[in-house]
Amino acid sequence: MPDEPHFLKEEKVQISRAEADAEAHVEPLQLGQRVREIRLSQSLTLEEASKLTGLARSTLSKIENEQISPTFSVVNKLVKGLGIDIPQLFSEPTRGMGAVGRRDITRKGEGTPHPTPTYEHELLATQLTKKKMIPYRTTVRARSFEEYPEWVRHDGEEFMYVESGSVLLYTEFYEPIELMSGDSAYYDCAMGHALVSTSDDDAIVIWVTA
Amino acid sequence: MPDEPHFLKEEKVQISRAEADAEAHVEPLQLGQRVREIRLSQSLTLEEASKLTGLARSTLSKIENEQISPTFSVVNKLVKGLGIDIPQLFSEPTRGMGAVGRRDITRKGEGTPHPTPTYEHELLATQLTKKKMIPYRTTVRARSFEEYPEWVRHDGEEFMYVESGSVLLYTEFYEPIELMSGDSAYYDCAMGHALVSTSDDDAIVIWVTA
DNA sequence: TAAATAAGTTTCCTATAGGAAATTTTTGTT
DNA sequence: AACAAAAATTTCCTATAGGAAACTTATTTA
Repeated sequence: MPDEPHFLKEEKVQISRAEADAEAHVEPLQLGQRVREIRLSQSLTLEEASKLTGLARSTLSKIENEQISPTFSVVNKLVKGLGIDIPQLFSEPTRGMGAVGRRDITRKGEGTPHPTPTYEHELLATQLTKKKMIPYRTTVRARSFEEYPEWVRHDGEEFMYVESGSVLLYTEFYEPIELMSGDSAYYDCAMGHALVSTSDDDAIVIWVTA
Repeated sequence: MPDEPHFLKEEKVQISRAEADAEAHVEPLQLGQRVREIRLSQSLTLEEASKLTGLARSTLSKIENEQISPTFSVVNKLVKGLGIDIPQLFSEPTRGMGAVGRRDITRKGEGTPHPTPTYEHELLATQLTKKKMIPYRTTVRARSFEEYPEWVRHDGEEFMYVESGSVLLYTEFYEPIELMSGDSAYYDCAMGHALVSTSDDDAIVIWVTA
């Protein structure tokens, strides 16, 4: 099954790269500023923060005033003592990736076709890049598990709703299960998975990967 | 519309808390181990990494062998030089939240009912907590936008597929649009959104929130 | 307003980080 | 197996981090 992971993996890779870029724009040089903001947002004096973190007041003062670059073990004491996590020590990344106000409409039959030997995918909402979910409507052509050269596995989770027909869902660590129209399944994609039509007409399913 | 954000927000809060917990369980004491893994995964010698990061070979060796706790400015040089981002410096969190091998089947009509004045939600895959997506099958009872006291807004994105009937999709920053059976929409939930049935029979949609 | 207290900063000293060079270990070649 | 080269580690020295105490500034109290 080199077909399915291929098209899904490509889009997932794009998403991952975009996120990495956003992270890379984070400004680490303002660590001290952030520490002070966080401390004040919790209405803590240096003495109180000192008690919480196990770090000397003078150390905290020097960090906040950018007089020293703390060692990593000190940063961890800060994090644990202030009850935050490490990303919070950085300025909020610009929300470039978390666009607000996007919408994409896909009319019936007008998604992007993506045929493979076993499925006939119709990708939906393809105008939006960097989505949290990848939805598609699939006609299941496969009639036997033997049509799959190997298990498909990839990161993420999948929700699948049987719109019409019936299918046999194979997942790596469970017995195969037959799903009828209106049934649905949610599973972890790290385990191998495959779908086979069992109805006279090829089954049609709505699939969403995240 | 206090109904819809209510049930969605609760579950989203759970997810967010779970993720924060996973982050807190990250093991910072293995920084050196991670640095070595990353370096080797890029097939770099200490010398090459030294050139990329601007840090001495001996410094890198001492970090990797957990002999020193590097200052934060050194960590930043590491990150920039190796082209990674800071979270990657930590061991992958225990995959407790991203369990591998989960599957949940929901039979037709056997999801968890959640009726509201405007929708009749049937939550799917409810046996799985801490999911990336929240799927549900909804009968749209509302017949007019006026039935909604106010816009529904919440974090995340939604994919919606019209299974039967037709609906009018209202989103805050676009003209309302009518969707027929087989049409689908993907939109950002931070903008207000609402759905109204326009067909004789109440429309049925498959909704997924992430 | 003066005095006391709280909060933050700086100084001094010790411990340790970081770099260059030396040494050791590992790998590759003959 | 011997040797050379590459790679990693350790040593030595300087710079700087981190803590305790002293000092300064800001706030509160009478």
